[in-house]
Amino acid sequence: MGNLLTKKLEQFVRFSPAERQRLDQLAEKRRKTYAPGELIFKEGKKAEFVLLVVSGLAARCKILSEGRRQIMAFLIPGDLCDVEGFVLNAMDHDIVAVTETVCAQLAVADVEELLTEMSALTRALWWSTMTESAVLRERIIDQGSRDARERICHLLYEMLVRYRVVGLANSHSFPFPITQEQLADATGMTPVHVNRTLSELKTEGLIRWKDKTVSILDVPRLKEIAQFDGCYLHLERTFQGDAEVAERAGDLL
Amino acid sequence: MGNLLTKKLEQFVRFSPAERQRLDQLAEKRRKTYAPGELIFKEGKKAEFVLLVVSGLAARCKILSEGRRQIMAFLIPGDLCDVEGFVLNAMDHDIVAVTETVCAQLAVADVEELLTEMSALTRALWWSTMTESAVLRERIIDQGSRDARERICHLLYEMLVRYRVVGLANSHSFPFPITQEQLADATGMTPVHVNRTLSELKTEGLIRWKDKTVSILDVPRLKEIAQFDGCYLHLERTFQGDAEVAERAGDLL
DNA sequence: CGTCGGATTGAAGATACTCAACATGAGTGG
DNA sequence: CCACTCATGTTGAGTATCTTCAATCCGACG
Repeated sequence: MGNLLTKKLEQFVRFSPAERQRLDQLAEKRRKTYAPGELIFKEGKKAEFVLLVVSGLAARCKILSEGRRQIMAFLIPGDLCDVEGFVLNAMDHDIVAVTETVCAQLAVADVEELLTEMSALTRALWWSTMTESAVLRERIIDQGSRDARERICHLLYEMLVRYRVVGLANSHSFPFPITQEQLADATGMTPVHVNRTLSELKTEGLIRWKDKTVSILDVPRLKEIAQFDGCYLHLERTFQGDAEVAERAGDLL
Repeated sequence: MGNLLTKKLEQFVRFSPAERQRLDQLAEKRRKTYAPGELIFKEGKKAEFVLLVVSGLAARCKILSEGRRQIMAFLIPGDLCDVEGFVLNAMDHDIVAVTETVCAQLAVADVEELLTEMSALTRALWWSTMTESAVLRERIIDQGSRDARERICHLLYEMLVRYRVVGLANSHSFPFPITQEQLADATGMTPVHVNRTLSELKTEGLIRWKDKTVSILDVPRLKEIAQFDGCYLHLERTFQGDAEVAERAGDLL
């Protein structure tokens, strides 16, 4: 029988015998055992290889201020740990072993081969979906570990950055044509409580929300309240080139 | 200048002039305008083509029971709507226009070309990351729209299914060697409240948690409490073949 | 036998929810 | 042009879920 990854992937794709064999062999490589609590991957690090969980249990998690911690996903045997750390430039969260966990290290060359097989376009699309996942994880942190204030501030700050990236926001304001009810649906709160929290932020002079447009009156403070750390958006360019984009959003990160 | 998608993707990948042109042209195709509130994609549907948001604002969301609704992400110009609906067999959530939204329909042939360029392996990996995203979205729903009971039940049920898929669980129990504190970190609750909720579930005879192993004593009822709908795990096979896997987890979905 | 991580329980308090009334403002039809 | 309606936003009061803090218990392990 093949490994558990093959088993899982075959849920969806039918492999040719050759492909199947290739995939099975992928994980026949070096293995490493991690002790409970040990870091498998650290935030900020670029993954040098791809790891497959063979046995045990691991978790994607992020350490927040004041010792709070958010586990965003559990990784069980058959799961890949760090595709995003390999495709992107750095992990935006930690991966820790919950119990003793054995991982197989997929051969770098094999995975490289996979990546070079793709066109730049495919790779870019992959980057896009991975970044989207990172945004989803941030939303989990919002709703799991941040209170109403922080949650709304974080979402607003993120939207500011995202609008800046595509050139649709100036330094401190962007179009956000949603109702408070929709904001409530997005933040997992009731419309009433969104309203109260918003008017708090308004009377504090932090934001203005008029004509479907959000203006951040004190960008640094908003960032601070949101405890915003932009690396999960993966906007740092790896290559030199026009600094146009960095100009557009760089100072916000 | 190119379109906003190109602009966004160039954050990360440097395109050759040819690739850049190809990508720019991708979105020069038919456009469609959606009215506020209109469904752009419906849960359960397979996407026939890929849509790019050109202007306006859209949202990924899921309608839950009792009129509750969870918005999991906002889509702004430059974002792709439905890569997962294209790569996977069906969307696991809706995409609705928040305001009037214009989308460009990427030419099917072009995108098909992209997909056929990939090896089955690459495609399988893509499936894997997309499914992972879907799990993340479900966690957002957990923490945004479900109370402590439902949240824990949903996570447990999901773990049961996932363990079944890789053949590490029998019909109603699976290894889950985590502490209540870790469960708290994963569900966004305090350890104390996790404990109380768990003991409730235990005394009701719904679950048993002993020796790092969870046993579901009343699987259908757990599923009901969790309001579990397994399509987000994308386990339905599209092709005929050994029904081995369906056997392993199919009855749970 | 003592220690330590984890589980359990109690009591008090806070954040966020529910229900419900009321305000505002844009759009519609008389 | 005004009255009406409907969606959205605002405010108040009572309540509940969940948190915080703290004590206690339990089982594994040296």
